[in-house]
Amino acid sequence: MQLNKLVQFNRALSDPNRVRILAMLSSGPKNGLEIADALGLTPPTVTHHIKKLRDINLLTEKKEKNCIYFYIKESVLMHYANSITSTILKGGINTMEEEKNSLEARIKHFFTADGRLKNLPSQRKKKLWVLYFLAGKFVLGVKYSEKEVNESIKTFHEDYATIRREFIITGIMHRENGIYELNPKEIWEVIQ
Amino acid sequence: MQLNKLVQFNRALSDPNRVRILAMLSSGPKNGLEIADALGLTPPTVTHHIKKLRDINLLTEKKEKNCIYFYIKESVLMHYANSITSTILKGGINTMEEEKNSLEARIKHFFTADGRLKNLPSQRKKKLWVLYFLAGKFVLGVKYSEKEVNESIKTFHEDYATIRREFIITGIMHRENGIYELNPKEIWEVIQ
DNA sequence: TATCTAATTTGACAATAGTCTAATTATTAT
DNA sequence: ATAATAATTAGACTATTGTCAAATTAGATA
Repeated sequence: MQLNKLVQFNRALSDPNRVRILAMLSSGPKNGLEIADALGLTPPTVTHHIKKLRDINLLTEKKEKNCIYFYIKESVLMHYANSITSTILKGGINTMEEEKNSLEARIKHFFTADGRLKNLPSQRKKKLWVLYFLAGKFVLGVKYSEKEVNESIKTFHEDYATIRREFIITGIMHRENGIYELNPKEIWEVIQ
Repeated sequence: MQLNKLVQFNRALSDPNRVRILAMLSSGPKNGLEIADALGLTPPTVTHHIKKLRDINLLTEKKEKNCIYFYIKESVLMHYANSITSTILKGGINTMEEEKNSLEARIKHFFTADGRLKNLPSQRKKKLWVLYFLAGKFVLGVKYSEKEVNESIKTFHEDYATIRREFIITGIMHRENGIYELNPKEIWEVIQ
């Protein structure tokens, strides 16, 4: 995780009411007025807090009639929390500069001359690099059927099922009712 | 962990320079001027930040000539970070009220009528309660020899060695050059 | 269409926080 | 004792933040 994200995450959890909101949501989705009511805040204040939590991807929302129900993304919370120690202690902050070499350069030897993926690396970090690259073939905001996802992956590798599954596991994509969609990059960074 | 502590911890890590300080210290102790220099800050500003980190027990300090060397307490950092998720997700925040019944009431059946400890409970939480109680027999700020610690524990139980060891493991006490001293209660709460 | 209801935006205000300079204290060295 | 070095305190300034009231937008319902 980079310094910026770590600070932003901690800043988000540095207000009692925001932590209370997350705690509330952990027992089920709530809409804005419910939150305002439970915490004795006005709707604008809740909007203000929600914005900060949304900014770091801690929330999903679902519209229902004219209410917006907020859900906590527990996995994102966990990934942030779990990254704190390693980021600070394992020198993750100062070594960040070295990561600047391009993604393509790092993964090119996993591909054949004609651009096919030889095989998905087993080493975690390298596997992620390859997945990030493959994810670049999908467009943010576009919804894909499973078949479309498979087809796209197949242009790189036969075992589309494994890679499609990895997209979900890593948080690069999410699936809802059989429809696949890319997650914004900010999520990947968190999920690593 | 209680809401208050969680917020205070996150607030402490919500400034880039403070996170940088912790990251620096993770590779070894530094004194104030070194920190100021490395971060391009003035000494007063470093003092300001150090104070916040010290307030939540994230630092130890050691005087050497007329410098103060700051050390990061990695275990405390880890305990805080590891508590975030469980505190927020496992309902740890709303259930806090129930813990209000007194320590003595909770542990009295581990003691005989004449006040001796029957045995140290094996269940984590109960063991901690007993240890907290026994710790109450020592005075904050007073340094004790190992022998003194043993004697004091022996008035409650024969196996002073185990209990003395537990004092260290749990963070209730710390030892330096064979001298034992109680940690302030704030540490216990963190270490749990 | 008109009317609710829910959420957001805007603007204001007080409180807090990060930073600095200048002055002070405390410790070590001359 | 005096000078030097390191850390803290005090005070000031600006930027940020949490909060609210009022106005606005967006959806659903009548």
